Amino acid sequence: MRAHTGRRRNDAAKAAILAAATDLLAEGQPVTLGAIAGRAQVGKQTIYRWWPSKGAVVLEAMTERARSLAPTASTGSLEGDLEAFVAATFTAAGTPEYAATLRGIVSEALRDEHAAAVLAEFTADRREQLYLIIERWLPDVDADLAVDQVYGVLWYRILIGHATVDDAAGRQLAATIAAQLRAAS
Amino acid sequence: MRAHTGRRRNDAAKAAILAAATDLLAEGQPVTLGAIAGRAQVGKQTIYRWWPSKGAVVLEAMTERARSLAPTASTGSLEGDLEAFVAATFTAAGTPEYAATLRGIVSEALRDEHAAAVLAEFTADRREQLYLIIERWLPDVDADLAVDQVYGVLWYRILIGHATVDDAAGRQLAATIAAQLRAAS
DNA sequence: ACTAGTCGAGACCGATGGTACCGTCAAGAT
DNA sequence: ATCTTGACGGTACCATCGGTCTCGACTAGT
Repeated sequence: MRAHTGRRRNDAAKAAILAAATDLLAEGQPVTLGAIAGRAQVGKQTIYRWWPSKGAVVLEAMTERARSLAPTASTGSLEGDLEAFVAATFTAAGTPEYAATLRGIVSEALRDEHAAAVLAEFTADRREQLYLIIERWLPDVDADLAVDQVYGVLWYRILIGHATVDDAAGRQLAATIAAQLRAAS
Repeated sequence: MRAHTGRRRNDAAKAAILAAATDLLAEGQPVTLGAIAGRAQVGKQTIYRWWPSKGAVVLEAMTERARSLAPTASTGSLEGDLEAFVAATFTAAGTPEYAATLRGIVSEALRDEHAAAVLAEFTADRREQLYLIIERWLPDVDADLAVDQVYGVLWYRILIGHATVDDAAGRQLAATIAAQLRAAS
């Protein structure tokens, strides 16, 4: 077994693929393998050297972007922290491009097991962040259901599209959940 | 302009197509046009005489089945009615076959605008039923957010698969939502 | 120099959603 | 009774998509 020989993988290629995928998602264009490879100036085989399936590519592209938003600075109260986090999340997720992206992610995850695994990991990470905020103020309360209520409303509204996902909705929901958690503690 | 001539449409064909689609969904097999047409002993063209796209077929098939569950008999209190309805909904939706069906529905809706329209109509109908239960006891409260919390948790958990959707979860959620509505009224 | 392994590019494959066309069949119009 | 209209089952066909295979070019370690 040799250590390693041959040409090394090009990180620039990986970055270009992810950038192409995010661009297509943001523009609402159909995210096909050919489109990604073409826009990234990359061979399709190169994509499969880095990811096991198309869904995995798309999900990693979006996960990378989504992780950036996570205001965890404390405002001095459970209510304040919760409102800040949920409102910021709703505001970001409610933009048309972002909502379209999230819908695309679910669409991929429902058809590709690799993508489903990445989506599960991504959502687990987001729930964990919210859970940490709650735990900071109410360490002994069972927050699983409350956390699912927050992200449930978010995803449900984005997928169905019957109600708005914006700052106001986030604040209202945060206040409701905070009161619910207070009552349960 | 003549009134109408020619052979009439065969409702048996429509029923056979819907039955084939539901069967495939329930069995977890890939729901392709060819599979539907083959199992229903029907030409593909006949499917397109009744529906505009594949997604619309699948959604109508599932909508038909889902509408059947709707216990609206009153138990004597908001808490009781809510618990009965939500628990029954969670129990039904949490079965593996049904959950797979719901995931399939979303998958279709995300790729087909006709299917999306049917899904929007279907979910609106379900929300309306829950809304009516709440309105019976608290006619003046704004229940939109509470309703979305219930169905949000349901869909979110089914799509991500990180937590169970069963009778116990439904009861816990119903109790929480009932308390929240009481506090808001 | 040699070798192994990545690179972009494109041909290729199987499956899928959807359309076109066929001969057949049923029912209202004449 | 015959004609006309349009749905029927079946099948060939098309474009597109995810994914695989192959190719010559390139590059870094042996």
